[in-house]
Amino acid sequence: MATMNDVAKLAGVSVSTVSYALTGVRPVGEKTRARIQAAMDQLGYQPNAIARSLASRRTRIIALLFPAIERGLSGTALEFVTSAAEAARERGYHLVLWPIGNDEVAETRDLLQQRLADGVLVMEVRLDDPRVTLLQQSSTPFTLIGRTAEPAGLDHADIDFDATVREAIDHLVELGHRSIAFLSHSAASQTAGYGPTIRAGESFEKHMADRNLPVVIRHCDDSADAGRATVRELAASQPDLTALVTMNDAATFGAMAELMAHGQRIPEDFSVLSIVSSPKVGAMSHPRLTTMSAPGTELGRLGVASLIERIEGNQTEPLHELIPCRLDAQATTGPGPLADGKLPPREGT
Amino acid sequence: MATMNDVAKLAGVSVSTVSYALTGVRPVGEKTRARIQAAMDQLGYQPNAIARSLASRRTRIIALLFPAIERGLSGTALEFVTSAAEAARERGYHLVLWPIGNDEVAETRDLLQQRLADGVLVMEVRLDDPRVTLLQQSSTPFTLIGRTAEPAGLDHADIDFDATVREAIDHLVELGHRSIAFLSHSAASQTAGYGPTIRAGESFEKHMADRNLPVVIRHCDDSADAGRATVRELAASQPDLTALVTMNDAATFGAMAELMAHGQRIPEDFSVLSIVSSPKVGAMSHPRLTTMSAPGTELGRLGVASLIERIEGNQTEPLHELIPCRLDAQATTGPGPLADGKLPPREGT
DNA sequence: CGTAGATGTCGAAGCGCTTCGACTAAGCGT
DNA sequence: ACGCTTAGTCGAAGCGCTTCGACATCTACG
Repeated sequence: MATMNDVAKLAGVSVSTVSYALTGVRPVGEKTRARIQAAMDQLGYQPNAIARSLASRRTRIIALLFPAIERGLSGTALEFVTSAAEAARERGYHLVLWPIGNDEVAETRDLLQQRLADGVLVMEVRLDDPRVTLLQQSSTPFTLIGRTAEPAGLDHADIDFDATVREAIDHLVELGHRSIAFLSHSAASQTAGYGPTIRAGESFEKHMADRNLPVVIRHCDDSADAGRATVRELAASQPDLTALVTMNDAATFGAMAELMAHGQRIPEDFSVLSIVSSPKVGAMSHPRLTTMSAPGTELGRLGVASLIERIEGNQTEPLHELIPCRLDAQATTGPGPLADGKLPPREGT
Repeated sequence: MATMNDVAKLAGVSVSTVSYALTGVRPVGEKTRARIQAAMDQLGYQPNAIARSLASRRTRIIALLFPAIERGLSGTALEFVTSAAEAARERGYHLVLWPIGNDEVAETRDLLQQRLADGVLVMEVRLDDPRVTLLQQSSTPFTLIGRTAEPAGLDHADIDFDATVREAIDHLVELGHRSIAFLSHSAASQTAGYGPTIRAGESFEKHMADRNLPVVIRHCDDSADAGRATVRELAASQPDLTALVTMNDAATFGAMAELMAHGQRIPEDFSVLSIVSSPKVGAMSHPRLTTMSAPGTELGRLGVASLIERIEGNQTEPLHELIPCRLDAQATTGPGPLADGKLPPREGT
């Protein structure tokens, strides 16, 4: 394997000049640069990443801290990881995976101290997350995907649950729906302080109340059967319901099946809108689900970009980015009862 | 940040002794070791990963080569990546992600030459994969997840499509089914040389023929609508069909919906068995899908374990591991027409 | 009792790069 | 014509570790 020394000899210059030609830290004469380039081409030279890291005290590696995920986010999570890795690569960085639980603080600290990573991307951030405290004490730059309860001073990018829920409600209200329930993640996720569950729930409550509409929220385990059970319960307790906002893909499938089993036609009689989902999942149902898709790719790219800026010291303002889910209106949302000539839609077209 | 020098001074020994205490390469006296340990604890010392790598010429980093995945494997792929990262961490290795297309050979070569990774795990291997050729020429150890057309000399772990398909057929045949179709991935994946499509297709053909049963195979895009269309076509062309083996989650959901729309009760009239899937996906349907789940976790662990063995030089035999999918019999497979008192099941209970 | 082989420790030489200080040769304003 | 900045280059000193050779002790065995 060719080293910088080999290149230097072949080009008839010193190693430091080769280094400057490579990094651009100091100017290099045009002819010299050409000879160096030729030597590198001839030898097929690639700089040794490790040696470079040791000497420069910059590894160009960022770590992704992700608790092994049980929640059904899988599709989005993979998208996120992939896009983060791509964004890193575009900037000459590498992404390493650290599959460590939220509470394995000691392990995380040890890993940080090995100085393998210049910075850390934190996934699945809880409202109160011990890893964040650790990182604040360390000198390692970090960016949160998600956010703690008090994220003011911290770089973070998260789903804009509030805007997403508002848009979901708007979409249904414009279609004439007034009696809308929210089918969320499990009650356990709520008590565990899982950000999405809590933030989306609060937003749903607020935006429905703002419109003087009744607030109906159900927590539900992530399975089709749990979704069915919840719909059965709702059919009994909320007979005038005409639409469902869901944030739980597995339950959504069950819920739709159960609605149809109750003789509801979708979307003629009943609308379903799944948020923090994806068109891919939407395509798995029939009628094709109207979804609001999680911005996994955007979050990945943004988080990496911001983290690298911070590492390289070009960033002063903390990153506070909230990205709403994108609406992909398909076949499970349609005009509600008020649109059937009874009343005009409250807003819009 | 404490260095090994600090530890050595505090413990009153030389750095080399500290190094030996840490690596165990040479024996260290009991009392000395205790003093070193105490010094490390007191300083909160963690060895610098980069310096260690440079000196030892071993980075303890393995790279995961994965083409950005379009196919619907997402759930399994994430499982795979996670388990690979965990297995690596358990052995003191790090996993870095290299999101590079199958054909980006130059990029892959450059990355390899940077010597960041001691070894490479290759995902989404095609029957004829240029990356494999590249790796064979390089000196970097590698393990395939999947396999090429001629994988004899290469370390690889893959799904045992043959055993999986055979078990799927057995399961249905034992239940009394005789007319079984196979719903596979797209025709495009077949012509592109996508291993799973081709191997599963060949196995289905063989095992059905072995049982003197008709071979019905349909390729289908990965969406519910495509699945529905295929079922409509089958209803016309293969009216006596009583069971479906599927390898395409999105299409499976559509297929089931269409079957029910045709008045087929599942599993009373018609059985569906989804292979290379997962119980999690199975739980999204009602009735709950009988699945054969892809061994993502096992493949990840196995691939990493074998790769590390090879890196460390403890492995002589090439890894040739084929793991079948696990059957999780749920509610979409039931007795076929022959079990209705007409004929006894061909085998088993 | 002599000595071959462990055992235990140290100092020094790198690993392949970056970066600092120093130096020379131009180019510039005044 | 004078210093002064800038461009361009070099040599050497590390970055924080591992590993090699050397050496001093200690044990065991014929």
